[in-house]
Amino acid sequence: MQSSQTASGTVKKALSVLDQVASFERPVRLNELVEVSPYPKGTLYRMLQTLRSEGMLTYDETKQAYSLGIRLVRLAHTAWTQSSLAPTARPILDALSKSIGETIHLAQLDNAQVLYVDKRNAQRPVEMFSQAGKVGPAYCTGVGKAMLAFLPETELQQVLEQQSYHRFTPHTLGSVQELRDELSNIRTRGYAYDREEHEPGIICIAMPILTRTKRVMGAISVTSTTSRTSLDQLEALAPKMHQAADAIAETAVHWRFPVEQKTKEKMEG
Amino acid sequence: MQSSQTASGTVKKALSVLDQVASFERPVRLNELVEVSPYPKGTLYRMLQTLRSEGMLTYDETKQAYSLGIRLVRLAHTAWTQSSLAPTARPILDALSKSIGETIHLAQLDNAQVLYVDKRNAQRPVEMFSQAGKVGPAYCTGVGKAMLAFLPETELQQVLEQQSYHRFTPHTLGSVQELRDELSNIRTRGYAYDREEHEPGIICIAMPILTRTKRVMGAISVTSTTSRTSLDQLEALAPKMHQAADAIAETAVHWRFPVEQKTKEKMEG
DNA sequence: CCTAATTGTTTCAAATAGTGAAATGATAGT
DNA sequence: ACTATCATTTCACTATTTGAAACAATTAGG
Repeated sequence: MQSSQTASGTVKKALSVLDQVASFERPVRLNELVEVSPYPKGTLYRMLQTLRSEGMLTYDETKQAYSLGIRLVRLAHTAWTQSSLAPTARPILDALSKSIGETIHLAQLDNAQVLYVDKRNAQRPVEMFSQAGKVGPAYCTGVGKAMLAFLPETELQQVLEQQSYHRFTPHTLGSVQELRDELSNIRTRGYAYDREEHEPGIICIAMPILTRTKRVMGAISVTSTTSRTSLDQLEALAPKMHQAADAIAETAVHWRFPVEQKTKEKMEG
Repeated sequence: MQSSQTASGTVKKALSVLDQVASFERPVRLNELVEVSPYPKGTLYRMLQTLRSEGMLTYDETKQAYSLGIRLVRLAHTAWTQSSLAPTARPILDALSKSIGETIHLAQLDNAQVLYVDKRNAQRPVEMFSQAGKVGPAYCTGVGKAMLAFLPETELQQVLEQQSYHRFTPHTLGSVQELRDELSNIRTRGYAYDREEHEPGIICIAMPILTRTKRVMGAISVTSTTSRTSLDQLEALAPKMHQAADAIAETAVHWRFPVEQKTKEKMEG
């Protein structure tokens, strides 16, 4: 599962070290890293120093431990603004949230995983990276299935192979075949459900965000609990969600492909 | 103020390219990059390929343009969780927000700039561009000045030199001497004001977050507009903010220096 | 206070990965 | 079809990275 074994290039290597540090989800010491890293101590040490001096890692002197640095947060803000649907979708999500009043997620596919890029909580206001930035499995979440269903076969094939199937609940789809059947249903229905497939008691309805040419851009979902709501009740939200999804796609296309900008004027020193 | 000129190491170089891409704040083409980059085309090209294949950049084929990739968002989520005050401060900010009802920011210093790591909106939201991950100047924002005021002289000196002083409004402090005087006042007063120094009509009161040993961890601020509130009214919030700042510092120290974890169990293949 | 053990840091010749000027493709405009 | 503009590849040259092992610093135990 490691994508970092054959790290030939230096940059690749550095990023794999970053990932390694991230995977600990707590400050980590050099020797701990050595044990799980394919690189020898000296190499790792120098790499950590470089990353640290670049602000990609922070170093806690008293504990002699490295964590991911806040320079990443800064970069991610730009990434989030540039490459995610979140900024364009924001007003639309706000409106949807107001109208529906349940927890809403906006997700995109990132490397066979679901990446949540925005969220509206039932009550609380905007939480940025608290939820945005989180990843989850594609095959057993509403947003994940909604996106998979509309992926071209070749891409779908790849993504399905990369899933590490795990039975989170009794309702989790256990085989690729089951999943494919489900995806087929989703395609005809137009949207997906999560019937407690990821977490017990949690259900959701998820609507893909598609361009006019049916390319998958992302998905939105409305989540609730079995104790509060039934799937039928959620289904009633489908039209509103469909409308929101279309609006997001529409806005995003205009935003990402604005009228040809004249870049005639070169900026000279 | 490029910090990337003397990029000797490959990693350093790669990161400077990332920054370069980020600075455009829109998808950017190779040739545009060439014009502002110290590296020749071939080198840049290969670097972009590497970064792209690593998911740090996304590439829009139709426009032949690079943007920051969503892998950054994923990494940043961990960084935000690990290295920012935001997660620990969250409940405290929530409470403060509820009690005050104005826009609240939580910021930290990142490389001589102010980095906003969390935010609570006012009930009637003030239209302002500031979100988690956003950066701003340290010398003319409330949170910035609050932190600078309690920096040790050596560090302060460095940071002051790195500011690129710009007169955003008629109230912006224009010289290092003015700023130093202001910082001195802040030190005795215990907190900082922003008197429309960054944006016209926007004022704020900012409280530093200090450890018991007076090391600067960050700052919180309450923002309002001149049309709604006066500085005197904001000043009334100082005690509450002080309390919150102390609470955050307290919690953070406990959180960042937890009791020694046993890591005895090695994970073996 | 000393010794042993652990972890962090530096060294240096060898190996490799990165460089960049210039040639080659690809594409859009006239 | 011709030209201009940009992206991509080439290749001899160079500088950076490598990693085993020595060294230093810190911690734990007696």
